[in-house]
Amino acid sequence: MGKVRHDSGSGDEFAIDKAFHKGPWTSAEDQLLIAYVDKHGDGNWNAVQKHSGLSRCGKSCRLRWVNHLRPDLKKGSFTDKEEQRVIELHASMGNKWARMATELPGRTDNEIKNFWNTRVKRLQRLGLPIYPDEVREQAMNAAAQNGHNADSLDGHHSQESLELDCLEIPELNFKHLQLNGGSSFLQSMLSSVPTGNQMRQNPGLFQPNIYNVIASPYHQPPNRKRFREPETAFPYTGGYATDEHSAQLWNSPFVESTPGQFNVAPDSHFLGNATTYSSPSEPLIHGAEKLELPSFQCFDTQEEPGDWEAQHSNPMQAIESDNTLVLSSPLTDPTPSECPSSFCDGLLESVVYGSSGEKQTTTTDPDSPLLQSSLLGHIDITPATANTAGHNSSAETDLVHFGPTFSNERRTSFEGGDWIRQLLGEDRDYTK
DNA sequence: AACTCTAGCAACCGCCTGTGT
DNA sequence: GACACAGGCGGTTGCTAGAGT
Repeated sequence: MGKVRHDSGSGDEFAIDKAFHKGPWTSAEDQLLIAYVDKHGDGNWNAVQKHSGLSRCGKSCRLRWVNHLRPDLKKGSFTDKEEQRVIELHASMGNKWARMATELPGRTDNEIKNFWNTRVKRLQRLGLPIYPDEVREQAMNAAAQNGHNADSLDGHHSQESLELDCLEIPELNFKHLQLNGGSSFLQSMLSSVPTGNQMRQNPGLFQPNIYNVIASPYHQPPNRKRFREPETAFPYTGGYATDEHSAQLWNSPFVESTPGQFNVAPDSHFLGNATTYSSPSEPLIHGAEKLELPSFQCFDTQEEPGDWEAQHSNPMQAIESDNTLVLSSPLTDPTPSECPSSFCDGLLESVVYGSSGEKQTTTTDPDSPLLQSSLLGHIDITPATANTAGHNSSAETDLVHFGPTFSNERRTSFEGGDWIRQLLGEDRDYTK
């Protein structure tokens, strides 16, 4: 408070003749704004200053109203259901906070964004696992049955035809894809993730040492160009590689170093879920009570922190990192009955389904990190960073990367279409 | 008790799109 | 079509409270 800047109040240009307050809002300012909106309605935010006497720029007023003063806002922590919904939505649409907010009544984009970022940070630190071994095994089996050769996904093909300038993004046509229960996939995914209590009670179950692929909203390439809604750019290639085709990626020799040793570094990126999700057999805790994660910062991961790199040396590592998928460890041992979803069955298609216009529980589009990772199979494996458990602060990010690397610039023609078709094992036209 | 670290949150910034002229 | 403006969006920053040492 008390900060003052010069702001024209229109757009993002700043003028020198008008000074607006910045910083936290006072209750008096809130009352002025509320009174203004009561009288004039929301919108025309730049007129607020004129009519209300507020020394705030229009954008600031709008933000304050939208994020805090709107009467329909929910206050308090996210409920379990909301958290789950956020994860679902993020899996399907990426960092489209505003869109996600439309799916979560009473929650603002800013709130969701903060929630997500905080959660991801926390999970990164914890290195929590997501997918059970069964999933990986099934994926590998499926890959073997399909006879797909990892060569098609490794260096030559993908690197040459897809990386290209590594600066552009394919436009894909998913109209033929069918969804196979993306939401239920997430449900099962979540069900496989331990609750905080589970982890407390059975830390050994959750040692981060497997092959689960986790989305990361971070590690976006620098200088990434932001695109708006119609863009089907790949904001990042994080996501869940979940179906049998994308799972082939997991089977890549580049990914699989020493089985069981793909430990997740404490700072690795993933969409972990040591949060509040319970298995379907466990009742969710509803209400605003927020289950806090236990502090696992001293978690015994059966691995000396400083040994991460040594244990994960991989000739294919240290290639590139603009997005991150993390291989992590088994959690629980879900039986098929506990995993009724399409978790291992046509998941990619289920992810993509939404783009066909038949909206499911989860809005899905080609932006989906889920889809992106499925298609691109871009896996980074990151060691701990400096501030975590004594890891070498100078350690570069190690990663395993297969498949194409894209930046955020849109590519008008995608030479990787064949690659994707091969990946999907079909002759569908995913390019445009 | 003092200090440090971290999570959570509010707010800002810059870029973008849509609309009107 | 060019321009200006209003508003929206996503990323980032900075502050604060609480936990940990």
